[in-house]
Amino acid sequence: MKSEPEEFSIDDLVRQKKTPWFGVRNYQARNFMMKDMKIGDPVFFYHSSCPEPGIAGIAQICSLPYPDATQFDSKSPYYEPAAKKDSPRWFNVDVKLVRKTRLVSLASLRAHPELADMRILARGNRLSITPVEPGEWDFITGSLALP
DNA sequence: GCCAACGTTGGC
DNA sequence: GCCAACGTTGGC
Repeated sequence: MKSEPEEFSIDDLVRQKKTPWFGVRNYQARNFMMKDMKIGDPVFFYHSSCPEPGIAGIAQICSLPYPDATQFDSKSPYYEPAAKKDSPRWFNVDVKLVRKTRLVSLASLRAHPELADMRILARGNRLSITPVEPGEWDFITGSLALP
């Protein structure tokens, strides 16, 4: 799951322990949260659009999907005028900290042929949430010796 | 700041 | 339903 650290970083999650993953405004990413994520699933917390993009920590899904509150907030950058309380458009899950890790940079992810098929590394990928295959997870947490 | 890639919008 | 125009993402 990607986040811009200037908006919400792994250190913010260390302080808060838990956060709603608000602000997802892409249907594919939303559907990953609504259909594929299960409570207890582990996720990589990825820093994007920053000087050192890469995996910065590990978190865990800790709620079912529920309506994203920011879509109803006219002062929020994530405000969605078309969304109504009785027919929300955007949903989020809650995520809790497992641990902060050393930074596994985007460059180092790309350097490993074992990770060549990772969805997040695909050309032109802009999805803020992408699936990680079990083998990719094991390789990153094991061979890259996180943390 | 640039630009490739992709998603969304809206006229027809 | 098509598709051009536009907006956004995100690495560099």
